[in-house]
Amino acid sequence: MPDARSGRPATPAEAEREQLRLRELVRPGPARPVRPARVAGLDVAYAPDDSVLAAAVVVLDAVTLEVVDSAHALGRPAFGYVPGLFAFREVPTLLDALERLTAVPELLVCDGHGRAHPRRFGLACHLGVLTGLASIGVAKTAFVGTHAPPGPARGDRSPLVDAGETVGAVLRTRSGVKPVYVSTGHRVELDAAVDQVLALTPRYRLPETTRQADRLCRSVLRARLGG
DNA sequence: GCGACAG
DNA sequence: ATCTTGTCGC
Repeated sequence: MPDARSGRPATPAEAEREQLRLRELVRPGPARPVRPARVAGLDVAYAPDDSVLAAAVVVLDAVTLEVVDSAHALGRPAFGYVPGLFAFREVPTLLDALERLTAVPELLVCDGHGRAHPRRFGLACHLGVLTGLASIGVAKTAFVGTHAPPGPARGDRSPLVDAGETVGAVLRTRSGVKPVYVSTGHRVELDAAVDQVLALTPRYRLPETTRQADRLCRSVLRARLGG
């Protein structure tokens, strides 16, 4: 049974049930896309022995892409690594970091999938529902679904299809470079998510938000471990 | 049955 | 995710 105090699942079966419960709370995005003023990137770094993890959130001005705020938190992996239940590992610590922000973002850009998940409830959906904020997932590798290779130019995309439904977009953010996997989390439509990712990748393959968060959680972990 | 499997 | 050097190319 779930830990009464934390409400966190203790077994894969419980975690799956929790996903089925929470996924009912996912909401679609507005028909007319809202341009966020501040966009946050989230990422986590693990100690080699998996004993601790550092979560970071970096908020950027959506127009200038300059860092306007950031926060981090240290914690313990809250669950073992199980494909499909990955979010349960880092969500608690990511929420700790989010609570420490001063500047609240309108959109969360998560490092992993959203709807492109076996039960349509990946990390991005999970964080979106728990915070109430709009969210999208940008993953570096595929998890579920099939797709044709997108064209070679930046902006080229092809639908990611799983069990007959489009669950995301395989997007080329840099010409001639391996594409990223974009999927919706909470309160955002896929086309809007793709537009956001393109706006966040003027120079590199991964969104500036993800890059900044990655840099921060790594340095926090390094400082914690000593070195 | 076997292999694959976000981070 | 993490363990890791050099190397090719803009």
